[in-house]
Amino acid sequence: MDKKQENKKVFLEIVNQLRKLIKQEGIKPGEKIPSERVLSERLNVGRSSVREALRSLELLGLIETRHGGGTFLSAVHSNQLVEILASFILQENKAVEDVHIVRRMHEKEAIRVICSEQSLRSLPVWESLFMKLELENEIVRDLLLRELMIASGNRLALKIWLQLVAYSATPLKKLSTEEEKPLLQMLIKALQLGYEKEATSAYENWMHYLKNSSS
Amino acid sequence: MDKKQENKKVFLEIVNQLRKLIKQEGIKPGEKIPSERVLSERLNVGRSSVREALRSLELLGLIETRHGGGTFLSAVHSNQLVEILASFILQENKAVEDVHIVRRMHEKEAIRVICSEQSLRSLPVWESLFMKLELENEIVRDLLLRELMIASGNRLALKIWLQLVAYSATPLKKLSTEEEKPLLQMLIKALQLGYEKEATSAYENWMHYLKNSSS
DNA sequence: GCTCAAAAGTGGTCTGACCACTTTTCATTA
DNA sequence: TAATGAAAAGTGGTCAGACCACTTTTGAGC
Repeated sequence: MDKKQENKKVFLEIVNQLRKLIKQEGIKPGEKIPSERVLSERLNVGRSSVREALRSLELLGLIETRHGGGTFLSAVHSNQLVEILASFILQENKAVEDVHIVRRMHEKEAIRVICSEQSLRSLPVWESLFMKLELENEIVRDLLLRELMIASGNRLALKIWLQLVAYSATPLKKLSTEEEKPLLQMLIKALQLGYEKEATSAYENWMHYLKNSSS
Repeated sequence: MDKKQENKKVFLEIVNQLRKLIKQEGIKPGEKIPSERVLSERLNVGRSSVREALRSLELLGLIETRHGGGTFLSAVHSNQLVEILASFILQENKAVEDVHIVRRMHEKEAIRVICSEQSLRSLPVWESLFMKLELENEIVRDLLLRELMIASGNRLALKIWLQLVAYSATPLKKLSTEEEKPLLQMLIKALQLGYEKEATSAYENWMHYLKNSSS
């Protein structure tokens, strides 16, 4: 009666059956799993259903398929992935503060990377932002952070950061004040000169200012 | 000729086509996407292929399907995160290096956080690890990193980190050597004393050693 | 024993069919 | 006219069969 609950998604049931079967047979990572036709017969389902389940597992990186060769348990990844993804989705309670922290961590690290590399420090975008800040009193704020993340050159970090931004409550939408401007200019200048310590310090001051001014 | 590279996984191509189509049509989360038969026709592929792609997306939580009703973009905003991670995991050959970099960034930040907080520095786990390292020559390596991430107290960072670990190539599976031990002890000691600079420095030396010793 | 072409095995894709369920349509009825 | 509800259309769920492309195994001929 209590197990009728999860009877909905059939192709998920096949995934479970598959996992069970793999455990029973003692199939180790890197080894071959039964062919689609065999699975279809053993599980009493159509081959297309088996394939739907297999493709899902493949997208998760749990199995590898070789055209004409067979299907193999992936050697690298463990199936912890699924649990992590799931728990990620189900959570979102007190995460707001954590998101901010991780976001700032990424931003600070980007600053460090840029400072440590001549070619990144001398990108024209910094001078451009500096100018824009001085002439028009535009909202350079978000733009600068974005450029920082892009310039640091790590695409994974950038993607994670973009997600964090999407999650952030971003209560910092006001126009730049006269007080904020010098903080930003200091950050950019330190960045261009490669003064890591000063840059990160300026960044922290900036963040501290934003935090206090929004309250 | 250069675009033949990614011609391998066709059902992944369908996933991309789908994403493109969703963007073109401006389909928002919660809204309905074209039926399987329509997609099959518009993308010039069989319905079963469309289904394989859809089931993958469903397993990732990106879409929801209602029997007889249709297929809908998932309304939960957190699913974008899943998409990013998933799409990243799949293609992107040179992603391995990025994963390592981001992973180390998280670890270094954890060290900084711990150093800056008395209560975290004095956790008994550090002394315990230090002892374990001296007596048994156990593989404290992964354990230490794990404890670092846990102790730093950011659950989001921890989950991201776990994710990264799962996808790290982790070629560092050898037993701890006599050379590695002092590096680790130095890190732990600096950590306990709150010497941030020394701790991060020890961490970087350690990572440098691991990198070189595995080749 | 070796070589290599044929056969068998396997994943990749498409088509058509049927079922179960939901949504829409629209003629009947109150 | 408005409400009802059964029929029709639309849609996902599943299966079976047929090819194709590719890999692995087999075994006949050398």
